[in-house]
Amino acid sequence: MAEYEIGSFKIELDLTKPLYEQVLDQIRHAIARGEVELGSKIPSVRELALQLKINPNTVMRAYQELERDKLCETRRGQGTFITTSEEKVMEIKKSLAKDALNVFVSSMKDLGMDRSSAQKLLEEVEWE
Amino acid sequence: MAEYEIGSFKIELDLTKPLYEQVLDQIRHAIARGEVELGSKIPSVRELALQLKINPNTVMRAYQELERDKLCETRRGQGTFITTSEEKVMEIKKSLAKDALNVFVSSMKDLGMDRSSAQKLLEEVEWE
Amino acid sequence: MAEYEIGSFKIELDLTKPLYEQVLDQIRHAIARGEVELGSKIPSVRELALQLKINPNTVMRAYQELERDKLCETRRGQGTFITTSEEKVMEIKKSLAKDALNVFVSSMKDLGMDRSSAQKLLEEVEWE
Amino acid sequence: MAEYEIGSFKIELDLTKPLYEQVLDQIRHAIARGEVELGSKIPSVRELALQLKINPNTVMRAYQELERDKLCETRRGQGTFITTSEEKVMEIKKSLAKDALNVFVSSMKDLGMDRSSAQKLLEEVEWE
DNA sequence: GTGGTCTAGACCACA
DNA sequence: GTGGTCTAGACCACT
Repeated sequence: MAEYEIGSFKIELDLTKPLYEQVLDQIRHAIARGEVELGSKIPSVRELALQLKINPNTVMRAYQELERDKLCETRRGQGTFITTSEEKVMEIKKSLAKDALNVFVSSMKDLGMDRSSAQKLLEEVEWE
Repeated sequence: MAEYEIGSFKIELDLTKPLYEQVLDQIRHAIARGEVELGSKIPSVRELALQLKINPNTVMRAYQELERDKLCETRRGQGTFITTSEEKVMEIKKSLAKDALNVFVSSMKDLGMDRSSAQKLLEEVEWE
Repeated sequence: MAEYEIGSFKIELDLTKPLYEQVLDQIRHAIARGEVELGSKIPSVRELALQLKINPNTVMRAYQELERDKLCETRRGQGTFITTSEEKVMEIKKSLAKDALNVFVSSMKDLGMDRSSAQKLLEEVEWE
Repeated sequence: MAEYEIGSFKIELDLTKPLYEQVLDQIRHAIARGEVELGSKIPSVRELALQLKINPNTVMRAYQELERDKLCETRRGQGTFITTSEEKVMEIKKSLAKDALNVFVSSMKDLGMDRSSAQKLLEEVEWE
């Protein structure tokens, strides 16, 4: 487990998921949480790879997915920048929340539990 | 996407997860939901493989994981049987529910949402 | 788990070992413990199979191994009899004890433990 | 019977047990004995398969069981690594010793022997 | 190059 | 007939 503060967001790595997905996820979540300034520059592929001590290909793959989702924009010769679109951020936040909710709900259903059981679990779980 | 009614549980297959894991998961959930009779025989490795049109080794791998979790018992020359332990079933149900809850909660936290936001989402989501 | 009192010895079955081996082992150990009268008749293959609710082939296989070890003798038309040889019994007892000891010692060595560590374990283990 | 020195542990194969179990057992015991450096990389699936002249799947099965027991960690694209947890190693050592002891004790009981007889056997057995 | 999944098919042990 | 082991070889995901 490693932890890094990169530009304005920090990245923790574990071993249970693909690296590129972790990098991707953490940047995405940092944006959704509003922790990175819109329009700001993020580290170059090489720079981030160096700091995380991982392969540049791995970082690149994460950046490419971010770009596909329109969360980043690459400008030739200048670097990679977070989107300036407030809407895009809200959209991604809603989308990530919805995905998580759907996974949870379908798991509950798979276990034959109803909404109120799920609510009870959520009420009782330790949050922080 | 294929769907099968096997003995007392049905199995759907998609392509996003390993086959053996899907078979495993669906049997596990069927047990947790109490849809399979404790102590009952489940289809033989070859039979289920035939019906799902997958390789017997793939089915066996699922069965072996079930056995490791003590959810099944296999008797060479006789077949594979669901555990008779009511406790084991409750245990697995709790464990699966807890896993799902934890994933959900940590996603919510990653998005910077608090418990009440999560509760609101859960309240509003379409359930059935 | 089933338990049966057969002739002069009782047989417990579990599911972790081949059935024939369990039957074999338990008769062999009963002889070694001196719990069966030398020269006495043991149940026929069919009779024991019926009582244990297992396949006669399974019982037969156990009896065949007993005969191979000269612990039993089959007399045509009369049935199967425990050996009358006191020596044979001592021999089998020593042999079984030695086997168990060897397995234990080699396990201890595989773990890099010396004799005194093994002795300590044996001293401290709950016996009854 | 074949014997190999692989990285820092050697592996002997016989024919009385499943191959994957032998590979598994020997690595497990090597870890328990403290003969492999914690955190170190073990041979790749393919490499070990080549040296032992067995199928890669067979090696993988052993590695996967090690991982389930948290004795190894596998990182896709990088290799398989011994756990860094000192505790885990002690735990596995104790567990293996306990298993061996239990087997021995129950065999002794099955033969009608008491603790002191067992101790006598252990005292007299040739150790090295 | 690494590990992971899946297949097809052989052969064995057990009931 | 059942489950269990092993092989050979394909194809995929990740670094």
